[in-house]
Amino acid sequence: MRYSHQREQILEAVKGVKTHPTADMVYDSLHAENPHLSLGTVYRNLSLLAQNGDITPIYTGDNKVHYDGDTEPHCHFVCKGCSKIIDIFIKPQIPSEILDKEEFYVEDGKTLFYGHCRECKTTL
Amino acid sequence: MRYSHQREQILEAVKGVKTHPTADMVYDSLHAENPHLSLGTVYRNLSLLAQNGDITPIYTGDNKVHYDGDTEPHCHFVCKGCSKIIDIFIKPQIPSEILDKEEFYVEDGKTLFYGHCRECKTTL
DNA sequence: ATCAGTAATAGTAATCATTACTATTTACGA
DNA sequence: TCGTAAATAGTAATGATTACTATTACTGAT
Repeated sequence: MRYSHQREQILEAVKGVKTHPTADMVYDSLHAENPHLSLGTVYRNLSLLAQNGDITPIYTGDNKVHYDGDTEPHCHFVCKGCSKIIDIFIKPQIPSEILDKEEFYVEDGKTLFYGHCRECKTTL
Repeated sequence: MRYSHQREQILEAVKGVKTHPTADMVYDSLHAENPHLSLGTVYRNLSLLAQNGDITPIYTGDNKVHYDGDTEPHCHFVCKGCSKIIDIFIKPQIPSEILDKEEFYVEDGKTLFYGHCRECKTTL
């Protein structure tokens, strides 16, 4: 994979933030410093970076892929009110009984917790 | 919520199967017995049934919502090769240290394991 | 059992996230 | 510096899902 300034910017935009942004959030955040950046470039690079293990995709069910710049395995909390994603620095455990299975071979795991954040809980 | 024959059919189509179907899989499976069924009706009812707690949505990252007719909390395995979803009847655990947090209130959890199923492993 | 009112459906159009396409630009090894 | 292949910009296309509207069908009251 050849170096590109855009990919560098996109990687930094995800790594430099704790908000788990989507493609268009990354696009918006970079548009000021690079007005010619293309949305397609953002999508393609987020996908490449994820494949490469530099960032981690999160599928919350809001029909948009979010990315986490922290690739250390950990869980996430998703607020059903405001859709905010919060890191939970607990490593997802893979139960040993399923590691021994012949039916499938587990390589990694993702755990999401759903609920309401403090702000949304009080507004209920 | 008023009774409708279509909703009944759709619920049965999800509950009667272990394949975790998407909206258009449900649509296809019902089209023979009801040629006038509308895809929009399938989408609307799957969404309603999920809200109602009769079925559970699964977000694997394949850009389609899958549904599980078994609402007993359990994990899933997703094959990176063939995208098949397999039930793992282990209840996702919510660590007590995050139940005590003031920052957010966890209501439920979803755990997905990723890897390769036996068939896809051998074809690698 | 009929009727009125309202929720649900069918069929189609619109939306939104993402991917594909192509001409142009850029990284980088010879 | 040059040539080549990879990457980008800009735009068009795709695919899943939602919205819209006229028609149909539950259901509670007469």
